[in-house]
Amino acid sequence: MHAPVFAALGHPARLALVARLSGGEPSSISRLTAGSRMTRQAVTKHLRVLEGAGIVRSKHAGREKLFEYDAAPIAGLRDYLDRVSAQWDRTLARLKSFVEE
Amino acid sequence: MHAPVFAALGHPARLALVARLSGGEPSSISRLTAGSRMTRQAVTKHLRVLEGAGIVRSKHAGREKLFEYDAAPIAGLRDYLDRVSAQWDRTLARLKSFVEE
DNA sequence: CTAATATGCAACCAGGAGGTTGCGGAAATG
DNA sequence: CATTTCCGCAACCTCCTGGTTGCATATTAG
Repeated sequence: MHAPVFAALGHPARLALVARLSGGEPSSISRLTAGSRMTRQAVTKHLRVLEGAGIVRSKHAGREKLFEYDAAPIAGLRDYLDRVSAQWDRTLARLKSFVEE
Repeated sequence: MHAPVFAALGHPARLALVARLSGGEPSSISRLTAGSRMTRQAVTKHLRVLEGAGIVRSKHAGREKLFEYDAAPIAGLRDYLDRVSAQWDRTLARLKSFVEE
């Protein structure tokens, strides 16, 4: 269920894009390309991957395409990782009590 | 920094392996293969990816190779996602106060 | 209108991901 | 010792990823 979102975050360039968009206003493609060592097309492809995972939405504004952050998928990831950690804590407790028997 | 860990979780088969290993005892490759619709070699490859990301450790026990969960990388991911969410919350608050001015 | 800017689309490419099969070796079983 | 079980290595295949380049289109600026 969550694998596509994880995969979308599994690239440093996309992680950097998420960091920028989650900490600022919606931004256009060329603005996101400036300061990156990639081509505009490469940035576009990464943004499409992020949009496919729902992490980012896009809207048109004149000749620009603005991308903005959507917090929901990453919130879902946090919940999932919390559940994994909680399950692991229970596993540890169970193994410990088993050793102590 | 965290991108390789995200990438390692970006495949349903590996997510399922993590779920199994975080909720039970260390398990061997053939045990993890049973109940999966994959070949043993495919499972081995996925386990290697997880081990490369540090999510899983392996130790030999006779002719078996046991894999066990390591909680540290996923805990690091949780912290990272918490920071992203907190940054987003601050961004929202800042935009809201800007609109209200 | 012309020029500059922002984007999209398509082709192309190298390399890696995911998966299978076949074979060989080490360890437990009988 | 013979057999089964568990595993590693290597070759091979297909498809996707990440990236570039070139060209076409829409929008804004002068």
